Amino acid sequence: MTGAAALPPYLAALNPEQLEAVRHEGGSLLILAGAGSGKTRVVTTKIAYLVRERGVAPESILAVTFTNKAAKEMRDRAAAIEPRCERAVIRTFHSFGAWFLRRNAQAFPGLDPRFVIYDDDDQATLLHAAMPHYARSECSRMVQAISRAKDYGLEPDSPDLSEAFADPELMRRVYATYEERLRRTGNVDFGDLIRLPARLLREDEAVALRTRQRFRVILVDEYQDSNVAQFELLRLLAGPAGPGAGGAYLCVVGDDDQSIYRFRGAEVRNILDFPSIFPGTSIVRLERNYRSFQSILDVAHQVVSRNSGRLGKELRAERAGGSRPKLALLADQDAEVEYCARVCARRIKEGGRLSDVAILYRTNAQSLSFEKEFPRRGIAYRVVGALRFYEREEVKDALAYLSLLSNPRDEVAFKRVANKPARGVGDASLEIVLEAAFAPPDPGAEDDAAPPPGDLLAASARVADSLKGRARSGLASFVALARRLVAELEAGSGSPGPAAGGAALGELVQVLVEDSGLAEYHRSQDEVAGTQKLANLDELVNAASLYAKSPEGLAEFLEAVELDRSLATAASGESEAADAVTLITMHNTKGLEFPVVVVTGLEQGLFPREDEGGEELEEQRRLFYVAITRAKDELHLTSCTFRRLHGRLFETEPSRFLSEISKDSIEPADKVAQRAAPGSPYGSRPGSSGPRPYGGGSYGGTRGRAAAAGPAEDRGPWRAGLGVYHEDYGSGYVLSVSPSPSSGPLVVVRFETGKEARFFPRFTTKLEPQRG
DNA sequence: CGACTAATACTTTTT
DNA sequence: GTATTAGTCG
Repeated sequence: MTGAAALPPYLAALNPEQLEAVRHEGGSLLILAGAGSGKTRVVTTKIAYLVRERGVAPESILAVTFTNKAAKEMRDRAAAIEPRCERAVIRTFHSFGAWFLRRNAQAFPGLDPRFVIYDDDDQATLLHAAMPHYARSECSRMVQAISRAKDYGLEPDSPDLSEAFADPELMRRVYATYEERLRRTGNVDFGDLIRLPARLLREDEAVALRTRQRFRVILVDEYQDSNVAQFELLRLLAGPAGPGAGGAYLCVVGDDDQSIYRFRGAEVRNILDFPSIFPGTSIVRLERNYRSFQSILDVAHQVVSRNSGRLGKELRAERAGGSRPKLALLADQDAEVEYCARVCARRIKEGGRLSDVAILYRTNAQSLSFEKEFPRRGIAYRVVGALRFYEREEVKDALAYLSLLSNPRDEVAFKRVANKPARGVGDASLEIVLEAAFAPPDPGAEDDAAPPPGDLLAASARVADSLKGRARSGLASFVALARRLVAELEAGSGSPGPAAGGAALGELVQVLVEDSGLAEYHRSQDEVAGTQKLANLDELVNAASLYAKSPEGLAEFLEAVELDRSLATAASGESEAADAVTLITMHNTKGLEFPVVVVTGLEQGLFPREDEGGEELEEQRRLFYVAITRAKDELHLTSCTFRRLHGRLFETEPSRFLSEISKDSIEPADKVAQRAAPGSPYGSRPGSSGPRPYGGGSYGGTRGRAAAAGPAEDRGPWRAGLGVYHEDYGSGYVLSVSPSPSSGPLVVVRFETGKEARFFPRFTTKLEPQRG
């Protein structure tokens, strides 16, 4: 019908599959978008196309993503094509849930429309308060299980709970207790942001109808990362499925090969089963890759095609050329650091920049060896996402003060700051306040004067006089401070905010930090420990300065902070422009790309962590796939024979993922074939690389399999009479060596000091054979 | 009540 | 090795 020549430029720029996806209408659409296939472009173009060409009202479009960054990018790019797209609702799943919940808060008894969102830490604190006989760490674990249950849309009374948890009765009890306690605070957790809106849509026909009338088009990005609860919410939002049934037009975009959040409840089945759950679904595959050389995609494909239950898809590179990825088999972490440094140096020599290079690892702890060594070599680096700003102690303290101002029922916040910095109010006093706040109303008392139940500030004021000594004065001063801040906040009610010349919330935060004593407390802590806590508090003041000094401004700020943890990274001094190598976990690289990528730590027990097959292994393979497909020009893989972990040294086997790559699609890195593990297809062990304490076996941690007594022990350097040096005890010599079945040799040492001690060299790095 | 020491754990983490 | 937390002592 319409000739290509008639297409407006923003559509003409698309390839045929992309165009098909953009113009599709009718039943549901599943876009299977491979890495680097222009997925974001398709989604944003589709939004613009609907508004501009199909007469769809932007307000009736709902687009959900998983990260704020993705939401922002989607909005900006759609609006760049068609400005009216600015009015579409483009949010993360959770931010949509919060938005929906605040407008319908009255439907949930006890829910405060100004609720704050509890994170894992707050959740654990809350549960610990409710069930103090469980250790705090136990509470963390249980709360995690509760969050998983919520991800799967399970309620405390769901029969399915029995299938999902080892001890369903315990789970049921804990979950119910937690829920009750959480409802009492008026706050929610992340799971509630999905679960509660879904419940309302299911149970309230009028709300469901109204919502479905509003959103006629629903788009979901990174659909492979959705969990069961999110799927349920989506289905309720869309309404009756199928053409002509009156439901919304549903378009989901994702890549089953990039599903890497199973451990948080993401359910690959959502994308795998989408076509059968929504009959009449069209599928469009985007398999043209605009990012990487084919040589890189070949490796990616070899790896991921071993997984079962894929929808099937093979990327083809649009960029011709490129050399084969390099495999570096290295002795240990030091060699790995050295190798990465050389990769950087070569990139620079070839006219590139440090920021072209990304070093990827599975666990955050692995960044340490790079962080230690790079400064010495003059290599600038930035670590992505390691210490999260808003989870730092001092920041959480200040935020807890703010939460309490916003919602005086916030038990977790209250407990956190009522005595911080120390003002003599101990746990006993806090319990008295809690008791008073939630005690059933005393029938004898004057009912009218009684404050609403659960107001912890009011309760504090009531009981302060009955306490004595420091507890009394401390609690009183805490209440006075909180009251003063609340008053100051309310004085700014309806204030236009800093953008319009009104007062900024930052002022209030500054006063809070100073007057609460947090500033003074951390000033001295900084001096002792050399930390940056005060600077972090300044940063928080800074971030708050964008919001109005009013109750509404505070609520907005808190929600922004809770739902967008990346907020502070942008605000803090770290400039994106700085030319530095990126150190990053593989998970954090999703959606990113780099000219040069080094995937490190390809060792059994580290990556993959476990090799027992099944979903877990497949997920790690997908993670490897994600890591590989970040590379545009150059890909390097490294694997170490020895790795230090938890302060111990382990001998490792090369990752099975390496054996899943055909030999001719990868080449050994220049003169670094130092790794040689027995039985490895990558060469045989060269001459001994010098004596050092080590033991055989895998990273097993404490309850790992008993490490097999490998040849490593037999060739160990330990023998009677050997001179040794110990980091703490100094020089000595070996008195005797005795074999042990599971822990490697036991060495008895006599030191110059006369001290005699026993060591399992496998478990210590402090003991070394004497040098020289 | 709070500061110290000892025990314990320790993937990944968009929200 | 490092961080956090539980428990003990003053």
